[in-house]
Amino acid sequence: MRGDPVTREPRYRQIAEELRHAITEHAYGPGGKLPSEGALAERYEVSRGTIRQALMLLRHDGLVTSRRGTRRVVLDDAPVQEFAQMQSFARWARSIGETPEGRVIRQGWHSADPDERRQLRIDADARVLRVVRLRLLSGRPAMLERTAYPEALGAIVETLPADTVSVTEFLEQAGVFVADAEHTIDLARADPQDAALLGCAVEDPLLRERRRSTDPAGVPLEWSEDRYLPGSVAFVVHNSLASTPMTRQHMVPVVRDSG
Amino acid sequence: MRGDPVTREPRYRQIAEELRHAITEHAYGPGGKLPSEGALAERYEVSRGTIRQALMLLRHDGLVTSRRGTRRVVLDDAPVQEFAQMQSFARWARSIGETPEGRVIRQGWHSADPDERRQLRIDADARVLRVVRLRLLSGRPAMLERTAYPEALGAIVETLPADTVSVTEFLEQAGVFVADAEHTIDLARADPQDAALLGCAVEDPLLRERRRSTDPAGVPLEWSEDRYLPGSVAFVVHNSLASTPMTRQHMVPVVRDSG
DNA sequence: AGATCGAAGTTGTATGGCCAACACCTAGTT
DNA sequence: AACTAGGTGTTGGCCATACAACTTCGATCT
Repeated sequence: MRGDPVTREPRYRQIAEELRHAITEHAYGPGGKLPSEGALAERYEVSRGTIRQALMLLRHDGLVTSRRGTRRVVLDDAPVQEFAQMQSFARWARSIGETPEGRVIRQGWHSADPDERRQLRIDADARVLRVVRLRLLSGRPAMLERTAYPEALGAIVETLPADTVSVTEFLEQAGVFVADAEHTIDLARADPQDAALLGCAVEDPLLRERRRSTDPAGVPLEWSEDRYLPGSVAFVVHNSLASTPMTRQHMVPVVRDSG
Repeated sequence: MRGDPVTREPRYRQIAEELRHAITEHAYGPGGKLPSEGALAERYEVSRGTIRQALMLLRHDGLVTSRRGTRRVVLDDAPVQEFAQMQSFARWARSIGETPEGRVIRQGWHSADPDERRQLRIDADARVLRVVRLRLLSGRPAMLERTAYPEALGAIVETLPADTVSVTEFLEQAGVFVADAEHTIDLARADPQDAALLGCAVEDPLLRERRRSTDPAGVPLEWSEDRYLPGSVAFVVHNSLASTPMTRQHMVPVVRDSG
């Protein structure tokens, strides 16, 4: 029963997938107990360490608890999106049954501003490709994306047709992979460009997500500011004692000059 | 009372703390390389496995990359908040040098609505304690919090004075610990109560965070909806191929009636 | 009835080992 | 000069073991 010589997923990931599937299919139910590590190790014919690696994945995704002395408990039934889905607007849109579209509104090379230099970790004289992209869900404007790419990546992105649906998927084919992303979420007001393209009024509130993505080596790939029309999207985050990927950030109130 | 009756931190956590400290003190710099696992194992006189556990923590917090073949690279210099800080408004406020305050606006027992029943995993006939709390930063209103507690926890919370600064810290002393939390972030409009208490206009946009916290056993502890005045807070999330605690959530657009 | 103790079951911490997969550099080849 | 092959260093995957710390539950004792 082999004949499967292709890119083999590590065993612990296969097992995690199976368990994840069982959980989202309500095999245990919220609050239900998983089998013990030992029992799972026997069932899958692997060592306890491999089972632990698999369960650690589910733990970090917030699907199960983990506590000394008792079996693991199912926290949540809901299927968790892959990282790849969070990373790509197009993939996410398709997964919820909508048709994603993208239109380049503006595109051009500029010398990097201080913010871009810090985020993309590039020199003062380096240039970036700035792209403004309108994203649509089944024909309706949903989000406006303003992205800065460093020189090397910009050279690739520049060649894409203006209506490319998924930049991420194209870049993957070119061998560019996103491994990490940091997101800052807050609220912004629509500027005239936002308003014109998203079809709202100037000063209307928008959900803002600023994001820096990096490749597996830790090299910044993009620095982007996305503005979503409210009511169509929410961000869901899980954190725990076992992993703390979420923080609050204080924003110093803007001091109005008094004269 | 002998020498060291306290709970000892595991070795890998101690090592993670030291490395975390070294990173935030810019000992390696963003893009810098960490020593190899073997070198660290020798320095700390532990096995490679222990070092790997320590580095895993930093990996999940988004401080370093992790890639086969090369040494780990520092992704970010910024200090990461503890889970405990994200979980408690008061602790967070103090960590940024502000004085937290809290005032109970309303408090009372109600029979749980369907949403509360699902989130808190309780029966149809169960009651919840609903508490509306205004949170202030150094005297200025910052956030309005509407929380539902299940019966057992409500009985404790109910006894607290109306101006308790940190509910979380009180509960910890009572032996109640939060281990997991799931946050949903989007945008909301101020209702009359929001407006009156936060000092904004009705329909003004607010940053909304809905949160369900659970204890180490996976039992829901609270279901809360927090509304922040914009401009004072942002949420920062890290996710990666190694851990995917963040997802987008689709919200079905509200159909406007056309007549 | 209620409290205490202890055994069984379970996960956490740590060690040690082995090989595979991969990145990176160097030396040699073309 | 450009390309190739190989060697070295490094992390990933997996195994086996041992003991510690903790939860739970039943039995025993008061």
